[in-house]
Amino acid sequence: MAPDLLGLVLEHETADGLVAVTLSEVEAYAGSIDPASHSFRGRTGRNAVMFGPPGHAYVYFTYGMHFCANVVCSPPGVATGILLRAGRVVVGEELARGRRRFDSVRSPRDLARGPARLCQAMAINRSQDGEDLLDPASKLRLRGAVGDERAAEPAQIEAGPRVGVSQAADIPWRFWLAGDPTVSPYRRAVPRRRTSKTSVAPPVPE
DNA sequence: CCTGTGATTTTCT
DNA sequence: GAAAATCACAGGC
Repeated sequence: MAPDLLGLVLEHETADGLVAVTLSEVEAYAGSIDPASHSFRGRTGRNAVMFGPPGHAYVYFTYGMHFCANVVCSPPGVATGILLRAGRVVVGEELARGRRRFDSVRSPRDLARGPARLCQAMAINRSQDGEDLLDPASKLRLRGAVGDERAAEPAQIEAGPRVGVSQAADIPWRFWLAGDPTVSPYRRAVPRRRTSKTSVAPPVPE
């Protein structure tokens, strides 16, 4: 399932050219049984694609500035998604570098190291939401369909807790290629403090 | 290496 | 209104 995506190639063809990455890190989200999944509380306008057929892209916007991409991985009516967390750029490195907002990208390995970085490097946004990744005619597509010859040997795959989720944080549904430098560093979710402006806590008289 | 924190806006309660 | 499947940066080890 989720680990089968590791080693596959994701391509995005735009007017600027082609960027392709080899997937090195993914995370599974299990719909109605997973409190961390966007589809846990049912269908909404945002997550509608997850309830559709498998092999399509579910792209969402978060934290006020980032996009993240998933592959729908269940039959219509069941909403599971696999978050594409990281990859290694194998085609279009210069193009990918130019798309990154910050010029602090020091090495090629950082170009798509992290789900929002991956989308930035590949110019993925809400307009790719719902695109059929298994159709070779799509601009955004996966090369080597799931179920084809194994892309990565099972021995190369490691698993661990998911990154940045506040619910069900300890379920090991994150998978990556062992030793691959493009795998993102693990960070546990930290409880967000309110943005300093509207401080809710009045001074306690003492 | 690790930890904490500000940025910024869509989405849902 | 508040949270959010994140990132970049600063600072300590």
